[in-house]
Amino acid sequence: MTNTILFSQSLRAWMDAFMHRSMRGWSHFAKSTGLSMPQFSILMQLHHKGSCGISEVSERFDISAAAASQLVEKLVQAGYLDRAEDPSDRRAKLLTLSAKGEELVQQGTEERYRWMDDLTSKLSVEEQKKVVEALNILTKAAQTMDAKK
Amino acid sequence: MTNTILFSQSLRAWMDAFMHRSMRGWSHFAKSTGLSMPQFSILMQLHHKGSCGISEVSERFDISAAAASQLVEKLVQAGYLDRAEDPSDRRAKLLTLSAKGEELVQQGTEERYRWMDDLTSKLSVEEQKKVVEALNILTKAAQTMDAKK
DNA sequence: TCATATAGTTCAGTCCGCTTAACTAAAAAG
DNA sequence: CTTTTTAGTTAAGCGGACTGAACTATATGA
Repeated sequence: MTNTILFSQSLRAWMDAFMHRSMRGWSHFAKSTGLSMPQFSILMQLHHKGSCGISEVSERFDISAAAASQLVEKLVQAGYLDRAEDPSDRRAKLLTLSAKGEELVQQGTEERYRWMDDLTSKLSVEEQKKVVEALNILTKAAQTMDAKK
Repeated sequence: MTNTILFSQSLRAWMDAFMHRSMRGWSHFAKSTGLSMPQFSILMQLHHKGSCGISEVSERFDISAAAASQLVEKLVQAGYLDRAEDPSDRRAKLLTLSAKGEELVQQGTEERYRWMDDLTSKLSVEEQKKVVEALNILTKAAQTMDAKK
């Protein structure tokens, strides 16, 4: 078996284990806040990719502009999002996470990743070192791929 | 900064990058099959955890037994699930993925993890070795945690 | 300047997931 | 053997996400 195939297998095995835990924590948290998954997803997107307009939300989630507008409206009403006029194009809106929105995303991240702290405690210092090195390699490679796209 | 904190940060940075990609691929694939996310999630659960009854689905997803029954009904109608009587308890049903269901899950997994193959190609052989070792450490630790729970 | 394209909103209507409540059937408990 | 608990189904109804269509307002281009 070649190294590359071995690599792929290890990566997938880990992803499977991770996905399971993370997904459950994620939807559970969204539910506990009273937000729907689509609503929560929009907050996450905004957190990761920064401000954008309605049309970009519509593209990112592959929904109509009408749907995006309606979802955003609810998030604005709930105080998680600020919707301002884009100074460079008065038709467009600039959506940004409010402080309340940022806090929510932060909280959700904590919730979702809490089990990783438990996992950390199961590893020896030496194991942790190896893992850190490897994850940094992966993260960097992922970023390179994103940039090139 | 202690090693443990460093570890946690690396893990989270990687998870963030990973979650983004994986989630999008996942919901995109579910949509393309005509299945809703809840429906697709049930197939995934069944694939990972094996056969179970309605009540277990209801517990796993934190929904009422009625909701579980209705979702399962649709999946049975669509041919993704087999619903048989449990021989050891004639009240209960045994839900199992059909061949069609297995194939779908397989396909979805491929779809979701395709980008990882691209990622693989960005790494040197030496880097891949390091990553494999680290991921195996993590996967094993995660399994240990699952077992103890 | 007039025509067309783009950003977003609003509305009516559909579909889906979910819940509660009422029900059937089988198992467990007394 | 009767009572109670458990597994699942069905039906009515609510609420949210989504779409297409009609509309306003701004930008772009001939």
